[in-house]
Amino acid sequence: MSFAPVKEQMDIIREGTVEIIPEDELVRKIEKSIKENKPLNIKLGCDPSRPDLHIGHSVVLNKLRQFQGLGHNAILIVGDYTGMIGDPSGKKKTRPQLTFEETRINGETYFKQAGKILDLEKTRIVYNSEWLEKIDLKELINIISKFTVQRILERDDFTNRLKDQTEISFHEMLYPIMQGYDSYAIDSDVELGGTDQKFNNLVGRDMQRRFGKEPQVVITMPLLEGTDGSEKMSKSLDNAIGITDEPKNIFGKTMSIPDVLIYKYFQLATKINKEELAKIKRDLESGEANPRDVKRKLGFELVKLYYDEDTANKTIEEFDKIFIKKEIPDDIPEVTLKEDSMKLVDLLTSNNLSESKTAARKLIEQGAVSINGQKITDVNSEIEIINGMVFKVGKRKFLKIVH
RNA sequence: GGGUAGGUAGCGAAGCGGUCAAACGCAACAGACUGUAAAUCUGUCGACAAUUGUCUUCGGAGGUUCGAAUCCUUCCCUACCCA
Repeated sequence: MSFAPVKEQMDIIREGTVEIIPEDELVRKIEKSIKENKPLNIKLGCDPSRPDLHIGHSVVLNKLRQFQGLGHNAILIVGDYTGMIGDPSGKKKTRPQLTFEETRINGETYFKQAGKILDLEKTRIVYNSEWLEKIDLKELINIISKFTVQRILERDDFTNRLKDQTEISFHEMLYPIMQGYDSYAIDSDVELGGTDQKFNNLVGRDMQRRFGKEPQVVITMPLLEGTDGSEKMSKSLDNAIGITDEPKNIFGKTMSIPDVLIYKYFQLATKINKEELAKIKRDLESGEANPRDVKRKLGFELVKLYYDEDTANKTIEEFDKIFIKKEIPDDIPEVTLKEDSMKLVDLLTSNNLSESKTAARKLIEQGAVSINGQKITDVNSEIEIINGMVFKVGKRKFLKIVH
């Protein structure tokens, strides 16, 4: 196997990163790898407590994929052991502790999804219980003795929490250490992560050094804002575009991101090449292009990435049909009704077009309900059921009746 | 171990005996508009019934009262301070 020249590799690696710590060390590692014809170990830790991947996760996975493309070893570490203890970092709520089986199942789900981005054939997957569960107390003392409390408390989360006087559980301090130990255990050369992982990953670097190994380089990637445009993308904030979402949702959600995020999404979440990326930037900045059209292309690229080009084209067509031409889409749910007539309110609630009768009433009052394009505003309407009639509620809900 | 402040709808946060299904903000939903499921504006936002009605909600369980999210008792939980 032969590697691309250093400069070429570095150009690819640098794209979109926030920091490479330290960059010259990475250059040296790559030089060495070329000289010895030996790939680098690229580590990425994944959290098995949340197996549903979204576009935000894809940022780091895309980078890992680029490393794979350059011929290096991708190593995914599933934090099953850490997951079993239950990661309390984050906010106030302690996360539910996972059982060993759960972490395994989630791990599987994770890979299946990550496989849409990575070349799994060439990805080494390891569980950190493999080495962490073998550590006994004596060994643990040895490990933590290499670190000082001050060093661990440097982490922003901890500093802030000390300042705010929010509690810090003892084992939370162990987290960076365990993660760092992973780097040591697999001889990581480079560790990827979001900017929020910077501290942890730097501990990995320390860990290796303290145990006499060559320290890893830490590469941080930006965190992608969710569809709301302000918070970091996350499933629990309901602002995430999941990579297993249906095509129409991937596209639709993409169309709902604020215009200012368009470029960032292109840069971090798609695979388009540098030239095109530069063009998009120019178009957006000069005002040449209508942001809507650029966003439309973004949605197209994302659907294409996680499905295929055909699906992407169809998705766009459907979207136009519904939202621009305001027509009825091709593929809508159908339901068979036996009744000859029904109260509109009941019909909507019993077919999931509204959550309750009260809600159905409100929708009707607000003019959100139409049958075959005819707006219905009478709350007490009794509807005669006719085969093939199409109900529309709000902008997105459709239902076809079979009688 | 001692002390203090709290637990209110999806979240954040008011209310502190009746006019409270509970202000306000965010999210969500709908409508108008548009460049789109952007932005902006307007409306809705416990359930059931229906033109002023009923029922279930303010950490849990009891109690006081004609009447409680609001007062009392007790229990559970959370945060902070002192040790």
